[in-house]
Amino acid sequence: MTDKNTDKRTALLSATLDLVSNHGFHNAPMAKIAKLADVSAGTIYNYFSNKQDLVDSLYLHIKNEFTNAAFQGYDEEKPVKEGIKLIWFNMIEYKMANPKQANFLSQCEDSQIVSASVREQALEHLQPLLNLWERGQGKGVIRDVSPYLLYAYMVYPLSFFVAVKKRDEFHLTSEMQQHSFEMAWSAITIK
Amino acid sequence: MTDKNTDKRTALLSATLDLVSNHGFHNAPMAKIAKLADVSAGTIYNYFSNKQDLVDSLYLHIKNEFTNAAFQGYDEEKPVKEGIKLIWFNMIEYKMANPKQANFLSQCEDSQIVSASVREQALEHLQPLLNLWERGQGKGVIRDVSPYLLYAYMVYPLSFFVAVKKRDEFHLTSEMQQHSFEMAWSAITIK
Amino acid sequence: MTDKNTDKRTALLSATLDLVSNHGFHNAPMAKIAKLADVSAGTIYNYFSNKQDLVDSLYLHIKNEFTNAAFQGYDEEKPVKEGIKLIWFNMIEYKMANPKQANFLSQCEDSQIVSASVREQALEHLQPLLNLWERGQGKGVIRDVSPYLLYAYMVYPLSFFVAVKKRDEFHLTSEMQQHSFEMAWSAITIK
Amino acid sequence: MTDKNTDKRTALLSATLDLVSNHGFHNAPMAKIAKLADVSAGTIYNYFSNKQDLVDSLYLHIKNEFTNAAFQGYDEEKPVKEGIKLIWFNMIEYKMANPKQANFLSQCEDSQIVSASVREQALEHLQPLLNLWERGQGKGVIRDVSPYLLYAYMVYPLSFFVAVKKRDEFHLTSEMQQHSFEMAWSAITIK
DNA sequence: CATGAATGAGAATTCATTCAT
DNA sequence: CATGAATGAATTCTCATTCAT
Repeated sequence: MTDKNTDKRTALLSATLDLVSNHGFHNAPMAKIAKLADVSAGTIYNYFSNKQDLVDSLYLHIKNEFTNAAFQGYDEEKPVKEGIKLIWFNMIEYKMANPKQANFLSQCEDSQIVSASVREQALEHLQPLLNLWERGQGKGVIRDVSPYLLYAYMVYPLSFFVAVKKRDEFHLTSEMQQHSFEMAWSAITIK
Repeated sequence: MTDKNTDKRTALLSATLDLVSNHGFHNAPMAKIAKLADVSAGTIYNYFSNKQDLVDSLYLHIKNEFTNAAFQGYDEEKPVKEGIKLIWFNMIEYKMANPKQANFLSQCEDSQIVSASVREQALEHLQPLLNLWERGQGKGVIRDVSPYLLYAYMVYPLSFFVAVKKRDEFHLTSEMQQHSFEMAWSAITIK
Repeated sequence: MTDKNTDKRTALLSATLDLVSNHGFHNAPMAKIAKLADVSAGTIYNYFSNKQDLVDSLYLHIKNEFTNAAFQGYDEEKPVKEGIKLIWFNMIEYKMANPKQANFLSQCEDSQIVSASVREQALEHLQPLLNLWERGQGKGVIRDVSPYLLYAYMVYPLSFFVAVKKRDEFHLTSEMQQHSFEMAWSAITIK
Repeated sequence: MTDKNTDKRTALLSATLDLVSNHGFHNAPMAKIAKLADVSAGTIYNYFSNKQDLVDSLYLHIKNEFTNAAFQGYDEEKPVKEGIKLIWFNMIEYKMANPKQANFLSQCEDSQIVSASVREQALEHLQPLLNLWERGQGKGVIRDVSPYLLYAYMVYPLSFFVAVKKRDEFHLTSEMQQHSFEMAWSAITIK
């Protein structure tokens, strides 16, 4: 029974992800979500209190998944560069392997579709990276600038790759990933 | 008479910009746009054929404004670094001075609210920067990578500053702008 | 449950019929239809995909009802004159007993309010009459002319009676019906 | 100057006719009419007090044109059959030569697009035919039935030919016209 | 008279949400 | 819990008509 519940919840989140990332937040009406999840429209409200809650929940879910992936295999003992490299490649790998999720996250960053409060919550997940940067700054490796700047040059560009990839303009080969990491690393480190 | 026409058109574009950048594409119904522009709802359709056309027009208008600002004072004789620096600071200056416009552009990049065809049109405006990169690559200054990568590390991060600034989390001081440019420059150049 | 569904659908068709036949196709907005059917405006779209579909469905429904009435008691063994007489009186009886339906059909014949494809569909129902005419022609009773001509003089005039009756200018008594049939019969037969 | 006035009025009537007969009464907005007449939207209201007046005027104009054509060459001295034949062929000729007008009239007969009062006015034009029928009845040639019946079998069927012709289903050849007249004549006369 | 931008009521349609079954 | 018909407010867009120029 619990499984079934979980199944429906998951199916709804998944359907929402599909629709929003493929057709935009508008063009993702509850009726379509329900149909795609193979569930009745009314059932949604047994799992989510309203559409905002559904979207917020999806955002949190994916953000969590993403951060878990990002820190996969990472521990705080690792040398700074190795840690950064691991995290960076984890991130790009997740985004390439999960384009819908990546696209959804991008859409959420710049728009108002996710509640402000929820977006703030999600920031906390990033703490290990903040710590790592701080450690790197202590060691004189990472530039002594606001984490916002570090984020802007290490993490944020990844969204761009997803956006253009989605429009089939561009595909990031693994060689390009290497270059891209070098560029990120050059940006955030002291030469 | 021409003035009046231009006025209303401009007022409508401006109202759309206000609403979309402050409250998102949804929550920007035509009725609100009309009211904010101090115009009757039906009047919108004297200037734009439908909502998509209104949004597309706004996008093109702003993109054009942005690119004009970006290339202000630039000529192709300039040394590579000087040119890049000029363009980069032009861009950040425009975005800081015009947060609504900047925010609107960000929203458009990752979502489906602007027509694909219009977004493609807008790309052409970037040509001078592409040429400059190529020149820099020819001189062995700029990394020999896809312009997508160069864009991702030189231009794209600017959007992030706007996004967080909007949420009052962060303000990019002029010192930070200096650092930020150095980071961008490090990313795209051969050390 | 099925009853309720059918009820609402029927109520909507009936309301549409009322409004269109009494006030014309324009002056039959969806809101009025809904109100007359004692149903919410949005409910219409649970039963019909749009206004065109609603009108088309109504047309098919009535045309079907009309043709059923027309061929009531008819079988292909009947002598030609008897068959024609039966059908003709069935038709006039239906139209007199159902002036709204008759009027609606008239409105549809000459205007663009019903989809071309649907109007074509409806033609098939007339097949038995075409067969009967052919049989009559084979026997040298019915004029050897295009069925369009036969239709024009046997069936089409009935619409006129409905049109004028509706404006209270004229009522077709049963004696007149007799005369009218004789006129139709004279028109389509070889003297 | 008077010519110009007349020109614009005529152009507007003509544009209305075009649009209504080709695309139906709905799909004939004032703006389109104005554009097709090469006139400003506001100008319409210098010639007609509103849309209803425009349509009514068009109806009267065409009905008048039609009746003039119908009685072309007719005088009350003519023998009954000759008179009827002349009028009948005048009518069919007009309708075949002026399909838009014919179609417009058909649309008006069965719908509510023309004011009731105006439709009544138009009936008066038919007086000479009523007189002719009466004369024929006096002579024992024409059936002694209501003029409504005579109209239904002599005049009304012509509308049908126009309706089907418009849909390209059928074309009335001159041989068919002969047959059709014979059918009409058989219908309305005493054998 | 002519223009055509402006109006705003009203049209068709959508959609998040509710609730009886 | 699940259903899905029903709701009605909200949305986009149309259109007859007006009026300042």
